[in-house]
Amino acid sequence: MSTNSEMPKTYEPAAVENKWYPLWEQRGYFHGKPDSRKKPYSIVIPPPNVTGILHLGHILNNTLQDILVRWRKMQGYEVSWFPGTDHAGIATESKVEKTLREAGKPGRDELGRAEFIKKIWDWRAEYGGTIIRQLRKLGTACDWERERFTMDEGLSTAVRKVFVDLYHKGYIYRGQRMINWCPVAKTALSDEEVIYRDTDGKFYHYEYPLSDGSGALEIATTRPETMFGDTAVAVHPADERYRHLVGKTVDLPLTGRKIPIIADDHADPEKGTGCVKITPAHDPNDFLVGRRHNLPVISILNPDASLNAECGPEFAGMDRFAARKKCVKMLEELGLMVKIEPIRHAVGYSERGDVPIETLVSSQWFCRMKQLAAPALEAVQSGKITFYPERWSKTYYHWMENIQDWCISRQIWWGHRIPAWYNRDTNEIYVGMEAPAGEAWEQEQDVLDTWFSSWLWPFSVMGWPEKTDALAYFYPTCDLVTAPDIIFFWVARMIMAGCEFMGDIPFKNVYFTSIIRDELGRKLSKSLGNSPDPLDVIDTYGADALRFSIIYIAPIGLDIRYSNEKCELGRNFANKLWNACRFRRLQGPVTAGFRDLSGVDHNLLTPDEKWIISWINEAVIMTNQALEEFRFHFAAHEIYELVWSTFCDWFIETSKVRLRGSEAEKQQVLQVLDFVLFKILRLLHPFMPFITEELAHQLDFLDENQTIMQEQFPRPLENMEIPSIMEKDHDLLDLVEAKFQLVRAGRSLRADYNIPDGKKINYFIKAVDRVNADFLTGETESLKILLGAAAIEISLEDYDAANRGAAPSQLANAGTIYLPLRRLIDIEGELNKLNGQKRELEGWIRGSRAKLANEKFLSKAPEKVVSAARGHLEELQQKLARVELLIRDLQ
RNA sequence: GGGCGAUUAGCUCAGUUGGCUAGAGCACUUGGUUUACACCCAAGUUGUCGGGGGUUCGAGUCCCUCAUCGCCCACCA
Repeated sequence: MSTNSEMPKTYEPAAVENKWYPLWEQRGYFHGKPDSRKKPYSIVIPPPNVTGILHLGHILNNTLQDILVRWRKMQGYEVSWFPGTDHAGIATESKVEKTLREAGKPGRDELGRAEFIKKIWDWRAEYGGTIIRQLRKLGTACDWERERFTMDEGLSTAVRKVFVDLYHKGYIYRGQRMINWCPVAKTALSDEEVIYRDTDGKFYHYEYPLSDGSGALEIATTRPETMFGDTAVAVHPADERYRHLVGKTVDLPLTGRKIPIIADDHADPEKGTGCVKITPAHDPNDFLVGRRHNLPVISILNPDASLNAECGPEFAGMDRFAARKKCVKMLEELGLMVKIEPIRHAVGYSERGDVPIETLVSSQWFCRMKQLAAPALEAVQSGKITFYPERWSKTYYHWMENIQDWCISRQIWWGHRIPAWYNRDTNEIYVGMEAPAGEAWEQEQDVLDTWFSSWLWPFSVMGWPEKTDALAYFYPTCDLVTAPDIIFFWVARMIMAGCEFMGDIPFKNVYFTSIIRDELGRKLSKSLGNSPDPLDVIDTYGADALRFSIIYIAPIGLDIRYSNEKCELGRNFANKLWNACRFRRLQGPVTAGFRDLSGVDHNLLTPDEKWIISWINEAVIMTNQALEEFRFHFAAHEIYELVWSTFCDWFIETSKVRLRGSEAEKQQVLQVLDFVLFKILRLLHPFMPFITEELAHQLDFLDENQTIMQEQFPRPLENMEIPSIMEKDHDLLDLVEAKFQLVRAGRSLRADYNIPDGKKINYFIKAVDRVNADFLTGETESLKILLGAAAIEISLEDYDAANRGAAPSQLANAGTIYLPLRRLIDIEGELNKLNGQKRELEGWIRGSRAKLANEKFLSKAPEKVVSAARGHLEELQQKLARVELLIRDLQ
């Protein structure tokens, strides 16, 4: 793929990204198939809503999965990442309804069930692929041949089978229960779909007159309009104030009904007046009270939460909030209102409808969860499944230990229709995979909760209930990457379903991602306009830049504060890498040693070369380890530092000496550059797939028919591979580090004296000992290029200030570096600097001595720490002596 | 009411079993047309590690407590 044309100075992502993705896909690199010689690695994507468009949450989530997938693939696993979309019942139905309405076309009610569902399928055919296409822009290595949709035939079969099995096991039942009702979608919701928001409301205190005229009971409520459903007033059995009234009745205002005063523990004598109105049809507690006392259940609401005929002609059909105002007004007019207090309380909202939900009694289908939860709870407790970060397991335990029956029926049309049939003649219920024979049977109108198909995803995507090869090979999956807000909706339920239907957990690790917020810490939302379109970001900065930036800035287990500008980090990094490779290409063609350094006699490696190879090796170890532990952020920092600082700032700069040296020197350093660069590109590939593929080809590491995706991910060097490196020659590597430190000191001197970088200058270095002196002498050329020096004198002798004139200096571990100047130096400034250093050193020495004089420290601290402290003190004392010498020279 | 998390440089955040003088990016200052890169290079500036107490030879790190902010769960009328 390499061209003869020169690489541009600036990396241009768009062309590169558009070139590679189709090639990868066409060549089948993303496809995994059962292969007994390899270990399987599988992930299922959290299926995005088919109506969805890509947002930053998807970017983070799918980048993380892509990193894992590409990393494992390069490690030699047989990998499949199962992609797909979710039919998202309520969301999709309302989206299509809205689209039709806006187009002025007939909507749901006009079309009728069959036609409306057909419209949704049409819509899905046209727009449902949007998010999937967008994911490709990000570079995700999804196994597209295995893409599924939760309403596909196979997945629908799985849903029906699960429903039927659970029904016959007695887990699924139909019954009248208090449920959550969304007045917008006009359907039941599960408890998890209700969002509680603190809302400002009013607390109304008013009176119900006793029927015998002997007074009144004061009750309090935030929802006066529910009084039409009141069927009792409760007081506590032990409440002396009201004991004599139990059994009597009150006149329920606005209705003409008389309702009994009952004694029930539910009434709390401490709260308010101790009297509580009982509305069994619209309050979960009251429902229970009603059951205990056999109270009538009067439902007062229509499906859209307007009041119904039970409330009398004046209120029938009225909106619940208008009715509330009217009730209050009428109670006031009757003189029954005692007081109205402002109150801030939690109100349940419907996630989709964005309106307060109603609780009401309704016939719905439920799934008993207690038994299903037991093995799923155990799976996490025992460590068969691990959560990252671990603390989410607490949330999981708490929910699982208190799990409630799951309301699974929905009064919408888009979804898996419940496989139950009612016999018009006999009222029998039949539950089965197919409709029973005969005319009398009519199928249940309701569909299932969307999550009733999602919870089967890890095995339904693999073909279950068929016994497929994919299922045998890829189940259970390895890792799951998802946001913590669906831990109950999805994660917990998948674990339950896996244990129940597969007899095995669905995945081994769950990584919970951060939640992305804007710079101000606000949630991203369309209405706030603070939700950047990832495709715009990709256009501006490139997919690799977006991927890398978001991983780089993502704190572990915390929310991410994102802004587009932060993508500059990734863009700049990509450009840095690009230019490092560009530099390499300008030096000549690829060498033979790029995979294994085979063209080099390892014994001839220079200290710098050993140093960079050792750092690469360190980064390889750290990256692999970090990815094992899902510490993506750490891995990204590690590689960034390696590339930018270690490789570019130091190694490339120092390599220039040898690139301009003899042919043998040049060839050797080119081999090392190739070896290091090819490792860097592979190390970085899972994070930045496009640019690494492009560069591997630009540098001719790979030919046209090869891909970096199929290259081996770097492994730590083994002893035999490069013996001279693995001697663990720490002394040598320390000398190299000390050389670089000395360079920094020298540059600092130059800056202090405002000498332009281009001006060649001379340095004098007094080495601390012979080892350093000899080493530095061997490195003179390297020092010259790094310091921009014309000449460097390295000596074991003191600088001859008397004859050569005072010179500013800096201490480093390897020695003291002097910058002799032909002009006068700022003696006073130098003395100030040195005296400051002297005081500082003296302070540390005092502290260090005190520590070493502490017997407890000597006896209790580990030997390693004590000897380190001794060494440190020695070092400080040496430095102090050197500083004192410098001061004397200046005086 | 219960649980979880956060509080470290102007900003965003690292800091894994306690152990050399607490780090990075951005921002800022100064200098730079060194044939890879100005999306760059070099040199700098910036900290009572939220407050208080405790354990320890040693605490940003462990324990207690308080404060502030955020999230989740909970039937309170």
